Amino acid sequence: MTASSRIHARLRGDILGGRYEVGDALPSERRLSEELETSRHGVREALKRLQQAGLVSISQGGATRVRDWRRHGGLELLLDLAAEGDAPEALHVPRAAMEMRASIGADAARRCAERADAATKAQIVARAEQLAAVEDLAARNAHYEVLWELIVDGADNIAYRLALTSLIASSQRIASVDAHAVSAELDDTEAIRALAHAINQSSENVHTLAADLLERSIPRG
Amino acid sequence: MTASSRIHARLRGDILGGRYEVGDALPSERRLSEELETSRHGVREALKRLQQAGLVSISQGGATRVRDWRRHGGLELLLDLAAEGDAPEALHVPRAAMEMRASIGADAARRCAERADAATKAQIVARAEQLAAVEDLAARNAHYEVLWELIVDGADNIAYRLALTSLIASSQRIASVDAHAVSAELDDTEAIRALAHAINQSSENVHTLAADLLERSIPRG
DNA sequence: TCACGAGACTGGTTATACCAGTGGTAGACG
DNA sequence: CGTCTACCACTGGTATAACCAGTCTCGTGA
Repeated sequence: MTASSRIHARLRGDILGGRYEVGDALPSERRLSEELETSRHGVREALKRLQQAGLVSISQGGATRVRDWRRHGGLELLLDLAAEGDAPEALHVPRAAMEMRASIGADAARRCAERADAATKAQIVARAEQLAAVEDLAARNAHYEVLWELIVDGADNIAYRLALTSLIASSQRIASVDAHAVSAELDDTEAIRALAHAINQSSENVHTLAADLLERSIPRG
Repeated sequence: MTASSRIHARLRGDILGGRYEVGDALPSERRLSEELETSRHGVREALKRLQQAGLVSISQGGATRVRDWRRHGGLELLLDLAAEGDAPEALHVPRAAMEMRASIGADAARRCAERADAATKAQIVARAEQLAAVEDLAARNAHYEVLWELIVDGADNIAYRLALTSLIASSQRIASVDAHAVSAELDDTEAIRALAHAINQSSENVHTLAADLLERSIPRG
C-alpha cells in the first residue's frame, strides 16, 4: 500500500460517500500533505488519479474541486461504489450492475451468434458442456465466467469487452457479499447448454434465451 | 497542457496504437524523464494515470509493464480509442459504441417507464415535444441529448448513468467525424414523441420503440 | 462607487537525495 | 562442473526545498 494509494482511497471514499458537495474545494495540496503526513508529490499523484476518474477537476491557480461523479465518472466507479460501504444505499448498485450485465450480455450473445466464427462457437459449446459436467459450484462458476468471456469476445464489440471488466469486478465484489448471487443461473445447466447451442446454430432466439438466463440474478427492489 | 498530460497522451497513444506488446516493459521513469525532457515527477503522475486506466501495471523494484487493456481497461477507453487515429480499424469503435448505446438505451427506456415518477415522465414528454417543434438540427440534437439524460436518470440505474458518460463522449467524437451519425433518429420526430408518450403511459412496447429508434444509427459492417 | 494593483494564495515543475524492493550475476562452495 | 548464495545495480517509492505560473481577493486610490 503506497502513500499515494492511501490518499487516493481516502479522498475517493470521502467523495463517493458524499462527505463533499459537488463544487466543494478540496484542501490545498500543501494542506493535504500536512494532514495526511506525506509529501506533496504523493498527494499530487493521488489527485491525478481522481482527476482521471472524473471525481475532481484541477485548475492551476484555482482550487481543486469535486465534480459530479454521476455525470462525469466512468463505469469503473461501479466497483468503487460496491466497495465503499458508505455509499448511499439508494443507488441500488447490485441491482444496477446485474441489470446492465443482463442487457449487455443478451445483446452480446445475439451479436456473437451473428458474427463469431465456427471455431469460437465450438469453444463456447465445449465450455458449456464442461460446465454442465462439474458439480462443484466454484468450478462451475469459473467455467461460467470463461463462457461469457468467449461470448463477449465472439460478439466483436470492444465496448462490451471494456464494460465487462467493470461489471465482472463489481459482480465479484457483490458476490463476496451474497455468495449465491448467480446460483439461479449456475443451477440451470440445461439453460446454459441451450444458449450455447443456440449461439452455435445462430438461432433467432439467442437474445431471448440469454436474457431469460441473466435476468434471474437481478435483485428485486 | 501540463507536462504530465503530454507524457500521458504520448504513452497512451503508444499503448493503444499497439506500439508496445502486452507484457513489454516501459522505459524506466528516469529514462522517460530524460527522453521526454521533464522531471521524474511528471513522468510518475502520468504513469499513475495510466495505471488508473488499467493500461500499465507498476511494481516497486520491477519494471512498469504494459497490460492487456482489452481485458483490464474500462469503458472510458472507448473515447480514447475513438480519439486515437492510429488505433486498429478492426476494432469497429463507432459500431461498438452505437450498439452499446442501443442496448443500454432500450433497456433504460423500459426501466424508466417502470420506475420514474410522474414528474420525470412529464419532463420527458415535454422535452420530446420541444424537440419536435424546432427545425435546427443542432438545437434538436441538444434536446435529444437532454431527453436521453432524463430517460437514463429516470431508469434509476447508476451503471447506465456512468456508462452514458463514456458513450456520449465517444459518440460526440464519432459525430465530429460523421456529422449525420444520428440524423436518422433526429429526423423522425414522430418516433421520438411516440417513445416519450409510451414511457409516460408505461406501455409494454417501450423497449421495442426505443430499440427501433436507436438501432438506426448503428453503422453497417 | 468602481477600477486596479499588490500580494497571498492556488496548482505546476524542477532538482536532489535517499529508501525499498527485484533480479541478474559473479563468485564461493559442494 | 553444477548450484547456491550474496551482492550490487537496477527498478519504483518518498521526502525536501525551491521556484514558476496562474487566480482570486481585498484594500487603496481615482
